[in-house]
Amino acid sequence: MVKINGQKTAGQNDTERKIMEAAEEMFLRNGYNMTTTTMIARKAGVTHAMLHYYYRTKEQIFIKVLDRNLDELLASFHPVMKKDAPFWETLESGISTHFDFLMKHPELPTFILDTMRFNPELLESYKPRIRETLLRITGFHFSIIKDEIAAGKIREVDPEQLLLDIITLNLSAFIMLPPARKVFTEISDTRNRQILENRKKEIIALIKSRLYGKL
Amino acid sequence: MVKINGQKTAGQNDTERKIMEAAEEMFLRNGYNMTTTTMIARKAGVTHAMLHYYYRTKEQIFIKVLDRNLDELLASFHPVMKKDAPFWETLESGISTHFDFLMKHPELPTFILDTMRFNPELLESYKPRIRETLLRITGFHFSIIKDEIAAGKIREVDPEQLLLDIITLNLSAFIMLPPARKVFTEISDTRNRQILENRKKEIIALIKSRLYGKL
DNA sequence: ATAATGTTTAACAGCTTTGTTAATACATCG
DNA sequence: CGATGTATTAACAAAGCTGTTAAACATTAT
Repeated sequence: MVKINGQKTAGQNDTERKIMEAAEEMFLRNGYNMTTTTMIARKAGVTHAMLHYYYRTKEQIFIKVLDRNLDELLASFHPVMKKDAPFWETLESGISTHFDFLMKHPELPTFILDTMRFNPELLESYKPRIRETLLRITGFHFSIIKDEIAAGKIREVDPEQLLLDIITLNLSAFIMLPPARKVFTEISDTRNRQILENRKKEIIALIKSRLYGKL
Repeated sequence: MVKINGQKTAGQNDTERKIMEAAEEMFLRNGYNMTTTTMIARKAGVTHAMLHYYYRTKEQIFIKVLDRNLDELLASFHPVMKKDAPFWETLESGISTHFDFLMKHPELPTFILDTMRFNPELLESYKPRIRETLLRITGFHFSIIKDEIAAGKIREVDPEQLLLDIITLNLSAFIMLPPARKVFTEISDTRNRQILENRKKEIIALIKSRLYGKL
């Protein structure tokens, strides 16, 4: 299938690439079960036999899509905080970076949530890697937060709850708001961007007062 | 089938009721598309022809399930705040009540989200009622919050953002955490309750410091 | 040119889905 | 009892799904 200089471009040929792109788009938007191989093929402009020719089964092409997104998936948990620079500045920029990342991959949270919910077996082989990443990150942040509490610099919060606050608030903007808007208010692209920016500011303000607000 | 005195039981007979119960359980857990009429019938212990006999189509039985849950659905937006009693006390109890309500109907948020996402047309007829409720509630809360800000009692927050904070935080605990636990950590029922209680406390603390914390 | 290899199509197989229907069992009531 | 309307079953039909296959077509190498 891979032709080097005759006709086809290096790597994948056109059909294979179009199928993968269509599959990625559909799976990300609708999840594994709600996407049919026929739909993917139609969107790619080929017969569905081609999908099976290149990727064998629906599950295998899904796994390939998962692979393509796994690094980003893990990155999505990642950069809530960085180094041992000033605590709040790095935390704030961490939340912001995380939110910005989600703005660039707005469908990723729902995609992962769907897969966890309906097809956890497809994540089985990734579990160790995900778990390991997660533990490393939480461990890292927990210790920094505890240090900061011990030094009396921030309020006494449960580090686990704080991370949950940040992550769920950020993800909510991408998991819950789009369907809600689908029912309640249709909205333009720029307006959407604006709303998300406001949301980001609010989330940061929320976390800041949780840590530094004196009651 | 089951007659009590040679008469049918008042209202629904046993089969009809069992089908409805099975349908409600399945639709709430898996949504419209991921539930098949055959699965419902099997769970109810009848042939799937009975489902069509009593409810005609899958869509019609789904609508009936939606009806049965609509009041609760609307209630789920409802009691974030009550009257003109002391502001924070009522807000706190409102958040708490809302959270407790969700604990009693933990599948409702995901159910509605699913329906908004994949079958918004099935919500079409409920839109006016939902919109009206929503507007009434937001209008009510906005004015109270604005009054409180004007009186200098709480920090200057965007009321819309504040309600989004509360609602998304509460819903997150039921939409995002269960699938996450499915993948990362299986957990007992009492432990789950404990986690949710902690989460509730954290959410309340978060909102409180947002409103009253001095930076 | 021709053989070998790779790509694409159309048709089909087997399964599952929603929904219908004809036949049958059943209860109730006159 | 027998007539009548209801409840139930099994079988079926049409459509869509995933996946396979044989044959046609294209490309490359010999």
